Amino acid sequence: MFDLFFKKLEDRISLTDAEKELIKSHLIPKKLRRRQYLLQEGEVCKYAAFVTKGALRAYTVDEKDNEHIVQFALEGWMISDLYSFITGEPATYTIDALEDSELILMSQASRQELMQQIPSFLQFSYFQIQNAYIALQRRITDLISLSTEEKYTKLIKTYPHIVERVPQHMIASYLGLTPETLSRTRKQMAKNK
Amino acid sequence: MFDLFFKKLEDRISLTDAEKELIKSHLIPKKLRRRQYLLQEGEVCKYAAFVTKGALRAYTVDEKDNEHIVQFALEGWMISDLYSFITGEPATYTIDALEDSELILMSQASRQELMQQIPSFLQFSYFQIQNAYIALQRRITDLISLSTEEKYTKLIKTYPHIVERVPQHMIASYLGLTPETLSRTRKQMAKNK
DNA sequence: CGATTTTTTGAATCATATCAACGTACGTGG
DNA sequence: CCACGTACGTTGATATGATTCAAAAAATCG
Repeated sequence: MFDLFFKKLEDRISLTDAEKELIKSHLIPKKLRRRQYLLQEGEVCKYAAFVTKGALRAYTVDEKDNEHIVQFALEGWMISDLYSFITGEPATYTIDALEDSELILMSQASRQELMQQIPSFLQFSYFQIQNAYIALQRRITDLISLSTEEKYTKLIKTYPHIVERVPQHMIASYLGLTPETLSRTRKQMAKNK
Repeated sequence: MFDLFFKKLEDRISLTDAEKELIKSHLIPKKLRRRQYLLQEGEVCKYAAFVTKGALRAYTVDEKDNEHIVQFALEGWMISDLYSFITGEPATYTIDALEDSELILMSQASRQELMQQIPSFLQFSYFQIQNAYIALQRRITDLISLSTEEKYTKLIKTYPHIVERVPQHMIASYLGLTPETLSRTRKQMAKNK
């Protein structure tokens, strides 16, 4: 149940049995069916989610009802509306499941307590978000500097598993393109190969 | 000299005099002239910089010699090639000064020691990068969902001080546009007002 | 003041979005 | 398990918006 979660933790830091028990007492398992919401825009994000199985996405919807995907999360990833989670303000993102999924939830209160009680948990959280930050900075670099084809090629290389499991029009959304443009770009790429 | 730095720190956490002294012993002041490099692509990023005065930018250069600005840093901001800084791999970004600037540098070794010795310093670092992460996520959302005009409008609202101090063609670069496009968009906006 | 950088403008070209239609695959309930 | 309805990907025609290249005007620096 919590195996993947503790594997990730203990990859980076070491924990005593007592610490592991304390952490466990704050974890909330949750299953989500395909298309089910974890969070809707306007709600407060009460939980950060760790994905143990399945796939989720976070996205905004604009005035023309177009969805813009900010993040995917597969097994081993975290997902939340972090701003809403830490401030208690209404969420700007909607999060839902792309497949039947299993999550581990943690509330803000729990997270704060664990960070206070267990120094290495804070350490871990710091490493986590530091890596996430680097990944976002790379994505920004790609968004402002690459051509459509390069963006797609790089995505395949960096996250092959995402491209395999997620519908193509959602990939387009994640890259800031229309589905038609991505379809045509792929056709072009196939021809030139 | 270190006033702004400690103000930022003590906004969030409280420090004993001994802790402050320890931190001070790891800080390296540095002045940078306009157009001077702090880091060049390919070098290892030895220091994270805190800006006490002036303005810097981090950017990549593509095959066509176009610069793509990933980040600006004004007073009170941090700037570095974080990936290179923590891994010791060659930097992918170049960092230089847009104005004569004053910085406080900290090495990776210093940062690690301070995070180990001073729990609240780790706390602080965590808050910092968490906020930086949220800002990047917002920027990605804007890049994939807004029109050119909306991107510019939002930038003015969010970072008015940046728009005032940075040449317009660099703003364009930051938004993923050509200078010509931003110039024309601004003209259009002025007309419609 | 002269030199350089920056912004603006114009015209031509290229890339992407949009709207509509079609074929296919898929999952969902009977 | 089949059939229906929805979701998904592709394609075409057209419109819109952005880039490119060149040049000149404006602003800034030393």
